[in-house]
Amino acid sequence: MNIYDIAKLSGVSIATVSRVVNGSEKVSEKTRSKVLDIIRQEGYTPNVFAQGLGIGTMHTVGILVPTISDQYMAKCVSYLEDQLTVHGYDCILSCSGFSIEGKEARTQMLLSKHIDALVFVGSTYSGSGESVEETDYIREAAKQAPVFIINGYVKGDNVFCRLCDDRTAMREAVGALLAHGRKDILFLTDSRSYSAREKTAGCIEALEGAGIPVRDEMFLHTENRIHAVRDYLLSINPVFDAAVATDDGIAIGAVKFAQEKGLSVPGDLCVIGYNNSSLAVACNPELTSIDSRAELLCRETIDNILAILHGDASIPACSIQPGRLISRKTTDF
Amino acid sequence: MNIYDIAKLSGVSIATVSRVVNGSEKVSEKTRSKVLDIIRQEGYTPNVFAQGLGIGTMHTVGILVPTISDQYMAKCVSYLEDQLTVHGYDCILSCSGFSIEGKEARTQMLLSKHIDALVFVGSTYSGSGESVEETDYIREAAKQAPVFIINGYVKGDNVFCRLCDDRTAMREAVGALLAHGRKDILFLTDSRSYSAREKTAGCIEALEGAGIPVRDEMFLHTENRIHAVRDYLLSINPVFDAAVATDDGIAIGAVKFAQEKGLSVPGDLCVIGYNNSSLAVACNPELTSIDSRAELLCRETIDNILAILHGDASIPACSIQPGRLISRKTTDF
DNA sequence: TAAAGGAATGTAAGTGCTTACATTCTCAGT
DNA sequence: ACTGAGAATGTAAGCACTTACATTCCTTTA
Repeated sequence: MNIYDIAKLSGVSIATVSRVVNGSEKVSEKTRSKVLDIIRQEGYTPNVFAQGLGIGTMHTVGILVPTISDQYMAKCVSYLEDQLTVHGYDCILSCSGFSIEGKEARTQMLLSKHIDALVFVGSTYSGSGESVEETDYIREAAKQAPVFIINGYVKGDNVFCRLCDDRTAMREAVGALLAHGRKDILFLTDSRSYSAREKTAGCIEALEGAGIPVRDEMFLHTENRIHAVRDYLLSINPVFDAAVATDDGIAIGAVKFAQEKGLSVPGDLCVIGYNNSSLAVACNPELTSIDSRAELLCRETIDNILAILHGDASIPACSIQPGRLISRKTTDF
Repeated sequence: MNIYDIAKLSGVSIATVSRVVNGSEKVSEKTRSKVLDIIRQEGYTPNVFAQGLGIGTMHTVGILVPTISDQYMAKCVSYLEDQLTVHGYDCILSCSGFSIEGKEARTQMLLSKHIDALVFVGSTYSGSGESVEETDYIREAAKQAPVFIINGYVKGDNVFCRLCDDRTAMREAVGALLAHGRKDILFLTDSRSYSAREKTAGCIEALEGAGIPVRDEMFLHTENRIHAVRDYLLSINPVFDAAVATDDGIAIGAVKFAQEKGLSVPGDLCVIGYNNSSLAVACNPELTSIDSRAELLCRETIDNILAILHGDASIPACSIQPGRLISRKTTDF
């Protein structure tokens, strides 16, 4: 069942059928309804390949994410997918893993599908210095389609970053801990992403602002699995009265460590997580966490994608939203 | 940069270039390497639309999921995506929501992309009776591409179901609670999916097996949000000494309820969740949960998809894997 | 050294659509 | 009734591939 069949059955030319299908104005009402009837009756769907061949696009946006088994990423993908669909775009999702090679390969795959835009979620960065060249593939990709990065930073033409101000959020969180009398802060992360670096920087700023010497032992690198974090802490047995983590899962590991050691939370140990996921509220005591505004960033991204695909060129290369501390029971403020 | 350019540059015909690109045997080594050099040098990638137009497929499988903000679904999608990519298939993901209309629309969208196979994850069912007609769209889809359903049941040609034996798992779990002296079981669910029905049936079987009268109040329908469940239970204040839920999030809501009421878990109240997600281990006390074998079902599905796409027709329409109770701290066994 | 036969390569006909341009229709204005 | 303009429709040329079939090129082998 192709456009020729429909044309024949409705007694018009394929051009007219095409016009009807694409909602062109230049068709008489009578013809339109006749063709539409036949189309419905025969259950005809245009062949996307042929359409794509003709016009070079498929009304599709690619979403590239390191993993979807992460609440933050899942939330973003979910929102992006939903809204893009509402606006008539289809999504191709790809989970790249965290390696550069994986990301490059998946980026290629997505580009080969002639997507109209490409969205990276998280974990991508080109900070100052050593890692810039690792993001060249993103600048390459941006030559073929506008690239949006949610919670990552890459500089380049046609590359748009939508960020949460993790540095400030973390500075303020650590500042609050210090202001409430905590002395030994432990910073826990599982990542070397742009966002993790910003958080680290924020923590250091707060420490320095309070005149506290910054020591290496205060910064721990772990997996993002609750029990792995707990066991790691048990094994090194650090002395600390407050912990901040770059993700809720890690923070809960610290809570579990405290419980294992018989420390009270938040009495002996304050804990602050990040991303305000459902884990935070599953935990007991419920976890104070920084909301990194996934939905807000995604909403902005969607608006921008639609604008740029509709020919609006005035999209800011970068925008930053403030994070938000959600106080629960693992802090005394 | 298209196949004609490459042909011209390498001094051969487009047919030969096509053969090289597709790894056909019928090309001399010399020609092959020459063409390959040019292709690499020019950075040529075949146009997927033109390829698709010619051969009618794009080496893509569609994945349809109600939502990805659910750990079970996310785990499945993650695994499917990863393995399919390893085997050279691309994935198109779509989140349909839970409504029939949403699912139908997304199914159409995916089919229009000429996918080689379609995978539904969860929430889909055609049980005995009233809901069969609602799955007609799946049988329609199966005429165009093999359909796999993970944790859902639909009968039809070219429809393959990969299930966890939720009924037995739930019967055994409730049986264990009864065997350990619990008398007032509360069953909590947020869904009317095939799998939720099976779990309900299993619970009823256990109750009947123990000669306990089955009362309506034992079966509660709630949202799947921890606080919503807790608040709901607080509002109706039911009397029970054990709860089983169709998802961990719901079960944790029951734990929170107990804590709010000053009940000890598992002393006064045993709780069993479902899906063994990371929430179970974030919870305190950690949640006993039934592992519904997402990865196993997905692995099987992948094997079957590959087999069927390679022409192997001997795929069983249905297969069932046993669930697995993971004992933690919300039960006394 | 020529004929045969298989390997390598080329030719051209699809594949289903979009769209610029050409043609035909319709009807208001004369 | 006749023009002419604008609306409606049709024609045909891409778009970038795959592949059946035709052709050419080597080897063998007698």
